[in-house]
Amino acid sequence: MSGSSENPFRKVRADHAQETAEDYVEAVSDMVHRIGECRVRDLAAHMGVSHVTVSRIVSRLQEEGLIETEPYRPVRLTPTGEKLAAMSRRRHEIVEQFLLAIGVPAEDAARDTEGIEHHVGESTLAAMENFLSSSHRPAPTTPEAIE
Amino acid sequence: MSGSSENPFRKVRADHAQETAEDYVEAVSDMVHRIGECRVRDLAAHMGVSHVTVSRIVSRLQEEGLIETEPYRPVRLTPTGEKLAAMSRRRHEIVEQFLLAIGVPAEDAARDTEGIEHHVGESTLAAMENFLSSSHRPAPTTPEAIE
DNA sequence: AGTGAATTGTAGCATTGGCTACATTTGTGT
DNA sequence: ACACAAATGTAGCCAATGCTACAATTCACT
Ligand SMILES: [Mn+2]
Ligand SMILES: [Mn+2]
Ligand SMILES: [Mn+2]
Ligand SMILES: [Mn+2]
Repeated sequence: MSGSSENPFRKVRADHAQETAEDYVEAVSDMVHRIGECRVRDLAAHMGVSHVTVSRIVSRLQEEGLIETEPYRPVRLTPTGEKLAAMSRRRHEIVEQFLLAIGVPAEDAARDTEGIEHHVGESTLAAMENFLSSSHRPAPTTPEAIE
Repeated sequence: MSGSSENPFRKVRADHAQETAEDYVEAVSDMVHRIGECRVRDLAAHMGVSHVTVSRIVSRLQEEGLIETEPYRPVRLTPTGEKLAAMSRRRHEIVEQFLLAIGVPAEDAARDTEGIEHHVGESTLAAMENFLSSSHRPAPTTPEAIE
């Protein structure tokens, strides 16, 4: 009842079908918050694809109710898109911090996170969060040092 | 010079382009070792797709030199395919053991590993291996206990 | 206002990997 | 041997996502 399917490969394919949406809304959200707006060309540069690919994907995401835009205008997120972006960003950050915490170099952690994040389920995310909060303080802090 | 590209998303797409090959040769290798041969129907059941999809993918992997087969006959691996299978299985096992080690329930670990494995680079794999060998002994062992 | 560069959209093509329906081959069992 | 069931292949469809080439629009600057 929790996974989308009994077969692991079906789940992976379902994750991949969601992947583009997650990366795009996360990128739109970040750009809007950082530079005020998000243009097709910004997304193309960010994703490393042509503007044509972005344009078509934006259309699809608009049909799916995640994005709003008019021709030749910037791209914005719908409330639904914002929610997906918030979820994606949170998961992305947890995964990346986790990889850093186990000693993966920053550049490699950033790279691997971009793919790994979409396959991290609830249980795995919880395990990563738990690991992070456990190994949060290096050594000097003890429970008694709070007060 | 280590990653396939500067842009993380390009790397993810490159990983996805390799993903089918890795999962299929790993499956072929396992089946050959377990039940003596690997048929198209076995792969179809394992991957959760129709035999048609398997048949086309097997053709492509044969053109790529990973698989050998004749019409209506079982599927075998070429030496190149065996090497890729060995690499994939090793990485798969490390990732899965790692998820189990950080407390992910077995079923979820198996599921998430199927997707995550393809995005785990050298550094991340090394960090996971290191974590596994470090946290190998539950608690009683301390550095001084070696001698 | 007009012009030219930048941006975005459209047309058309390729690849991958899903599918159903149907054809062919294999092989089992009588 | 033959007939039928299982396995595999083929034809033809679809969706997603990559691309180049070209058309349309916007925008900044004179
Ligand atoms: Mn992300
Ligand atoms: Mn991503
Ligand atoms: Mn896999
Ligand atoms: Mn993936």
